[in-house]
Amino acid sequence: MSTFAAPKGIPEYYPPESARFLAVRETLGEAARRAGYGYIELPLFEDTALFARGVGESTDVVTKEMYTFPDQGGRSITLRPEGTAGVIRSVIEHGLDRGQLPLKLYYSGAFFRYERPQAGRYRQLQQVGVEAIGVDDPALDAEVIAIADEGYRRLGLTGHRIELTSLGDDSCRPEYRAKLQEFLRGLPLDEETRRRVELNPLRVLDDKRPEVREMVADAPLMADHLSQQAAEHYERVKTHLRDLGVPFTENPRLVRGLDYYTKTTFEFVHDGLGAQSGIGGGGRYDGLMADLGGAELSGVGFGLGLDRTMLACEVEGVHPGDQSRCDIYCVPLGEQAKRRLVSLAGQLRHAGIRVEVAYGGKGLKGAMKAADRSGARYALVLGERDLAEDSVQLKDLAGGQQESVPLSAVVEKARTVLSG
RNA sequence: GUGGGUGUAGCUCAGGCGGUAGAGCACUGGGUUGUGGUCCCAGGAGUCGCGGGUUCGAAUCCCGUCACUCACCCCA
Repeated sequence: MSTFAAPKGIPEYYPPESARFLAVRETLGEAARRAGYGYIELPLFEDTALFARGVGESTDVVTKEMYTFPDQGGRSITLRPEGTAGVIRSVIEHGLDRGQLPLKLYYSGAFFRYERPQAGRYRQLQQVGVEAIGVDDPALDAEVIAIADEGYRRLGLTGHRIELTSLGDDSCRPEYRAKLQEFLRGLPLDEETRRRVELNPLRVLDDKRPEVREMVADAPLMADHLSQQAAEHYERVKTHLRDLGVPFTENPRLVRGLDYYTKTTFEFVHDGLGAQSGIGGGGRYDGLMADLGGAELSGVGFGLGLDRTMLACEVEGVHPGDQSRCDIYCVPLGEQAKRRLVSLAGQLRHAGIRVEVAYGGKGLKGAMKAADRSGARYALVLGERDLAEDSVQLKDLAGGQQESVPLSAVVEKARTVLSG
């Protein structure tokens, strides 16, 4: 056992898996860029109050899952548990919403939640997220959802599905909430759940326990209590999704754990990951900008969990980003040859070719074995005999045939042979 | 915070009715003094998570502890 271990609940990606991680991040980011979203790089920690107000005082995230500590100056700092609050803070602080709207941004990076780790749930998690701010158009909700779907498809995933609902808005949610609470208070629930009835009654609908599910089976649903305006918004989101060819299922019991969501909310679900089946989620948050001291601007966005997406790729057997790491593997025999090959490797790399060299005085057999494992298509073998005639052996590792190439012509030859 | 499971070689795991440690993969070398992938041979590598107890003797039995892991809860 080693002396040090990584902090609890933090996934680490090393080769070859890390190449997949990069591909997942890049593919999802590319889907956002393709729709006009620009990258925003933000702090990993913020003023604690930003999350308390932005995410919601009553949420589990704020009440028990934040990494909060005082810095040397006595300020209360919190490692970001989610992305939207920070984006909105930056937008307000720098007046990014003064230009043309919607403002479209995407981010990528680590988030932190102090939770008990389990499969797919980590204390440090990686997300790619987008935010579209300033335009309350159902077509924009649909675009955001379609971006995620496009990203997953590009990765090669087919087993994900989209769950959709509307949480209503200020004009109908308070009334519905009261009605739901009234219903729930009449049920014989345990103490913990009763507390939740008062804090966030919506979440009780999402309880996984069979006995609770049964009790709330005929609870009133938000979907049946939407205001005219919210219902119309929701209908149009669905229409646009159909037009986009993005399949979805409606789940009127879908609940998000963060307080800021209004109207459209959605979750990307993948079965087969264990208990943590949500690989991404998001929705509209029309009141958040104003709550954080900005203009009265609407917003819609999502966060996609990269770690869980990695798990989804694993169970589906798709391996984005997998490729050989090397085109040509150089095998020197002796010091003279090594000197020549090291320099040649530099020239080849300069020409954009991926090249490795057998270092450490490996024997020929060992070096050839390393060439094989590197995935290179060709090996360059250089020994005394070749040096004497200013040439090098170029071996096709798949077919096994080998030819002698003048050293001065190797770069050009390599280019030709690799492009073929 | 509450439960269950598991800790033996770098990785995946056998062994477990007590007698000082094994396999496969990986790695290194050799069979082939200038040629890899298959095959054969050899080698390095482990305080059996840690501490205590029982015993002539503990990886094995008992107690404690730590870690990892899955699930509840919650969420990406």
